Amino acid sequence: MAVNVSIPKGTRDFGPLEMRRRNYIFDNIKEIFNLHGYLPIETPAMENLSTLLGKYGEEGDKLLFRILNSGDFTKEIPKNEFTSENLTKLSSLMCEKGLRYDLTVPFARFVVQHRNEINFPFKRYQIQPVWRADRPQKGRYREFFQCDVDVIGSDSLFNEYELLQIIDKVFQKLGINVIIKINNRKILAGIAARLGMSDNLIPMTIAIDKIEKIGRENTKNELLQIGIQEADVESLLDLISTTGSIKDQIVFLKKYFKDNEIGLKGVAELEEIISYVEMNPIKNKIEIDLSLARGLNYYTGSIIEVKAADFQIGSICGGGRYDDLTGIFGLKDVSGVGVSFGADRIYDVMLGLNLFPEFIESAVKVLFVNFGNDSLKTCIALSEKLRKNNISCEIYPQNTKLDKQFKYANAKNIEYVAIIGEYEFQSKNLNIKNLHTGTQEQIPFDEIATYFKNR
RNA sequence: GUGAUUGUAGCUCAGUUGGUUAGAGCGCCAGAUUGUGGCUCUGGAGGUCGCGAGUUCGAGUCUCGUCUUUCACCCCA
Repeated sequence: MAVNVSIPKGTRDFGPLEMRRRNYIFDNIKEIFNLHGYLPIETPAMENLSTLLGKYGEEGDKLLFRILNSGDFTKEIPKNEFTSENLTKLSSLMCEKGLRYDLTVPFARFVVQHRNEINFPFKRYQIQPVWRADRPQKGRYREFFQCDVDVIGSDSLFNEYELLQIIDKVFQKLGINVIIKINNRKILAGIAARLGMSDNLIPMTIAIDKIEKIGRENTKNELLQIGIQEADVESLLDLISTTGSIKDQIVFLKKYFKDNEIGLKGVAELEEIISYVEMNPIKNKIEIDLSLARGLNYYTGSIIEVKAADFQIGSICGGGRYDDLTGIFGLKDVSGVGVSFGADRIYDVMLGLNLFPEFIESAVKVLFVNFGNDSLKTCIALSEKLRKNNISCEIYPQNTKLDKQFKYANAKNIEYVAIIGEYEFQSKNLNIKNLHTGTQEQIPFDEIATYFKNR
């Protein structure tokens, strides 16, 4: 037996069937992106660490994969500094590059670096893997794919509306019923301000974001720990749990924020987005969820998150607006908004709900049995004829027992086997067997393309 | 990073208080069937029991370490 081989923790191989399913997801997503005028870009797997560090918080820095410098990576380090006490400093001396952690920060770098070539507003999509040195668990990998779609250089809320349309269309196309949740950071900031908790906005949002997962009581405890008064906590929890129609919620929030400028701004933004949606309603359910916060610190306006309605798995798409993402790279006042589709989780949902179409199972329509010699020549000619008509087919590469060739077709889920043996060669008819039904037919050689055209 | 958990054939898993040569199902290969797959029957190949140390007359089984799997927390898609 061969030596034991394996792949790193949290990474995966994808076999042919898995790849066909994944490509089905990617192809559908790309198609919708293209229809809305978004253009593809790619960035390198590795970035300079200076680009990545400090963008995802302290926690994020720890989860970055770092790439050891080539050659003598110790040469910059004074001998007496080789201690585990200053790992941060050591690693910055030994590593200049790291694997990208998401697609948004590299995109910001891309925009700043190429600002003179870019036609703003810039609508781009990017489908690539990202890496996080997290400990793997359910639905969490160290290497996974993100499908980002962003528009940068336009602060119009029409962009938010368009992203909602894209989300709606993608999930309709894939057959997944979803609930689209929207909220606004400014509303959360307004709430924090009313509670006198503006300095604790981030911890507060992280806490209320968990209410659905850990329940009201646990959320209450976390909020109390932040230092919010008990009476305020109760009213906050009531507030974020409000349901009702979107219209009612907006009316209520306007009253709630009477004199609070930032809060009112947030409500006005929500209202504007909803007014666009009313011009061309989306099919999936959309709701305002005030408990929606999302972790990433760079969001400043709209926040969007999508959950599967019929499958328990966390969010399968999410994003929001960031007013100053490129600011950290020296390009001020460029607003962007975007969402990211979680391909790996979408895959799990579709597999769980059996939503992949049947054609994905079989990649090849016809297998020509190999009898060698003259028969093979005919097979080559006929197979090319099929391919010209866009029908996928293949010829078994060797003349072996029929049994073996049929088993190959069966295992590969090929629907038809074309047989040209001695009898068929003489009569110029090929014998076509349907492996699903077991029936066989004799077809003249020159009718092969028409025969398969609509099957 | 914290706390659990898993590891035996290609895959899914049995394996008794520690006791001869470690098993099953599925898959694979061959034959029954040299022009027909799936179904059936017969036979066969395939194992450093994750790795390393220890206890013991004797370890798949017990102890420790290490790696790996899965799960929860933190955080996140």
